[in-house]
Amino acid sequence: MTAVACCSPLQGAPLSAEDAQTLARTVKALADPTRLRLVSLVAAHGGEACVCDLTEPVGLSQPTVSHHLKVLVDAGLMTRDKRGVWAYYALVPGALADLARVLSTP
Amino acid sequence: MTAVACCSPLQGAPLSAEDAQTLARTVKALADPTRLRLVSLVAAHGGEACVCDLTEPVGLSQPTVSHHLKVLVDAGLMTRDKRGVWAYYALVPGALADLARVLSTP
DNA sequence: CGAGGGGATCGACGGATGTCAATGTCTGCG
DNA sequence: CGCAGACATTGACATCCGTCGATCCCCTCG
Repeated sequence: MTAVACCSPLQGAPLSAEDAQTLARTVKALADPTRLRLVSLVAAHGGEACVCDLTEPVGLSQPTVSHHLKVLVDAGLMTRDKRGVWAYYALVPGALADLARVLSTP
Repeated sequence: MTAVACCSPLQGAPLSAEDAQTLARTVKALADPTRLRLVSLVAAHGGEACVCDLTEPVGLSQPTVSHHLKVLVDAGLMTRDKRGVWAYYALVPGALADLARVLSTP
């Protein structure tokens, strides 16, 4: 639901239990090979793709793909835009970069 | 066991099923609030800590902490160095940065 | 050598998770 | 209106995962 926890250095001060849980929820959304492929496919598809574009490349059923996309949307990593019959999924612009910055603060 | 898959852009070309599985194994190691706290605690402890330093802050049993640390070591994110009676865990220098770079290639 | 302590491993259990088939919902078209 | 297609939701099932108590290993010190 919420975007990436954009204020936790991870290195530096120890994470509180709450911050750890929040950050883990985002990381968990990416901790699945299918969801990583979906992110990669959407990015390579011009930043936007509908479910019908993704079902065949990942080789899973349509409900399963739909479920994974929902997980990514709930984690704040993707957006869903329903236009007509199709639902277009797109990456949230800074989300992955924010997460990356939280993981490795130099 | 192996370090972070340091050659997958994630954005750009679509991930293969094998690359996705490899990357997911690393991300999965961080997809737990306890393990995120352990990484954070070790980093804040001067980059090195023994199990006895970590058990009390996370509030879990010693076997559980030991299990989580093993997961992090197996993922290539930490190293284990047994000196005398104590086992010192430390972050692998570039591991988190490598992972962050894979997640958000500009 | 025997005792003590730090840590790893084992076995078990409950909850979370990925997957699919079946079904429901909504949109556009004839 | 009625049908077909694109997605979402539900229910069920198998599996994985985090956690703990009990136990085992190994090092150090009397």
